[in-house]
Amino acid sequence: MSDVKQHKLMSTWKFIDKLGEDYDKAVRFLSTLLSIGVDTETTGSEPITDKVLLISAGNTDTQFVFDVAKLESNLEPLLNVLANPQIIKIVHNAKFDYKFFRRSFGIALEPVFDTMIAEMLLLKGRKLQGFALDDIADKYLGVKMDKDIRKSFLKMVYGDSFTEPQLYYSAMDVAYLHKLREEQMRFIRKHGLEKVSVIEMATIPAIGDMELAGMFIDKVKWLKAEENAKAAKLTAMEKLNEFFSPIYGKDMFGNCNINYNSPKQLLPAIKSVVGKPAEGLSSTAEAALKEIDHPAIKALLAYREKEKRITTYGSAFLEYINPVTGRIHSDFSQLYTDTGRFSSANPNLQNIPREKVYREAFTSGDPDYRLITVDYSGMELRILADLSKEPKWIQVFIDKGDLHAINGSILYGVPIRKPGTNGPTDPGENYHLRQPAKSLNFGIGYGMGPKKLAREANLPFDKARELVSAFWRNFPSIKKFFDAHVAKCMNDKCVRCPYDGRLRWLDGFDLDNPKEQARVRNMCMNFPMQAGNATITKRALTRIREHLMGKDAQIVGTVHDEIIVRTHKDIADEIYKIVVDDMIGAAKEFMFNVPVEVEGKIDTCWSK
DNA sequence: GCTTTTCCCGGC
DNA sequence: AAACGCCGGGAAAAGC
Repeated sequence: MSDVKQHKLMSTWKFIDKLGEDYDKAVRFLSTLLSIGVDTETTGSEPITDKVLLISAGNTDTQFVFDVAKLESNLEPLLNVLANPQIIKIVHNAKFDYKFFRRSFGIALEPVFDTMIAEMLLLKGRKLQGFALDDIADKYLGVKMDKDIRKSFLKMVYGDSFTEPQLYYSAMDVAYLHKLREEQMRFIRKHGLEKVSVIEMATIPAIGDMELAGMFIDKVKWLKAEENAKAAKLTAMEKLNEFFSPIYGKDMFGNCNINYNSPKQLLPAIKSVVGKPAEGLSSTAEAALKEIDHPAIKALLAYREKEKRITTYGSAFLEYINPVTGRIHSDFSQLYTDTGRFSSANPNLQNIPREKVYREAFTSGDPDYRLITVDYSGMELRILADLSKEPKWIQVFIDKGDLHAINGSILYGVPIRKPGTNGPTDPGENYHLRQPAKSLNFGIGYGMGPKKLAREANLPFDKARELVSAFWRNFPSIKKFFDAHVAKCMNDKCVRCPYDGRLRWLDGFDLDNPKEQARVRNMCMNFPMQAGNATITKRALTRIREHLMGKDAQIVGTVHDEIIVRTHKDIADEIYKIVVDDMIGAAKEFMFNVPVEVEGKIDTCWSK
């Protein structure tokens, strides 16, 4: 037993590498704790291929470091304690350890309190990095931790023996977790983040399971899409050459001397090819180019689309397939964004093209299995109706009406009806007015002004201005809600979602700058809808995971307001009902004024 | 030569 | 491109 003076605390730690009295005592001690600090040292960061070398567990006073290879088949007593749902596991970056415990030992490390997630929650809007354990140990406890030692494990293989410093620092990795949690909880309470904190912590195991499950991708279908994109790109390029080669010449391979991927080269080139209509062009972005009606521009936009398909969604994407599972395991971050939405990376599964061929390439991977895709319909607008209690909107949702058409008829003062509503010969009425109303409904929630609406809906500026003012006039509850909400945000220097208190700090903005002030105002208006939707989806994921336990079904993906579950075909109907009920149930935890609806499908592939 | 930033575009 | 919110990624350009 090594005694170490640590910041006025007497802390003892012990290395356990064999069966016997010490091991028994350690397990017995841990089993008496209400919360256990837990950490693992692993051979790398991949839970599917890397191995756990050490498990550290303990509290402020006492820590144990278990040698996994030495204990091997005798880990069960320890794992039983760690899997005990009555004991909270305090972990820094718990998703990482959760996945290793799940994959290597078959246990679910839950419930967890994650000191990294807690810190991110507290600092949303203030910073995006600096959440490592040594950062916060220094910040809250003034403890300097030596993190270089962690790298030394990466060179190791399973079964190697450890140095004294390696073991000591592994023990220290769990010694501060209880104190950190206490300190963070003081601030969580101070800022009213108790509720959202519980939601975030409970979501962690669901995300861990989801990442481990992964998504199967049909390589043949995917590559077929790439081949088509390559052919279309060539066609677009030939068309581009017709316009640009006469001016810029060709290289020895017959390609134009212009790099069509280079905005810097393109901007002046477009001006000389297109002439007058492109005179004031200041960017080659799609939004700017769309204003110009010219065959060269059409060819360029087609080229760009195909280039994107090939570079981002082409064969390189398949390199993410894990050789062991044959599936793609994206990294989902539940708290990187300022609004609480998930981000997804390596690869990003949240921006796969909507085009059918791309979604259809994601399959269940087995003829006996299905993918269930369910999404909330019109969720952000429902949240706005719920929060503002706007009676006209609420009535539309209760009646299952068409919000865009009905709002359109209110704003324009004329009826709007879809052709064919009253029988096959019904020509409809003013149906073209639905689109601008839809743009306005969506845009208003993040501060769209008349200028943008005019562009978006192809309206004269005066008409757009009229529409915007008609919106505020006709839906006064929404105006009242936003006005009060924005005023409070500006006063508090933070924005919150009323559902769970989720917070985004707004300090650090120059509010004397009108542009920046407008941006902050828009962020305030948009936040409750985005954050509310994110929270509801997280609750849905947590509920679904619980109800799928022990069944042949797993969550495999989520895209903001959408959840994808893989399951055996024989129980697909049953699982579908669980997913739908949990999604609606999750929304009902927060929304009391507006009914919620979901749309879903059971298919062999990811579908919309 | 390597890394960071900018521009652009895919999603909700 | 923007007086429209939130992301991640690829290629080019810029910076070191």
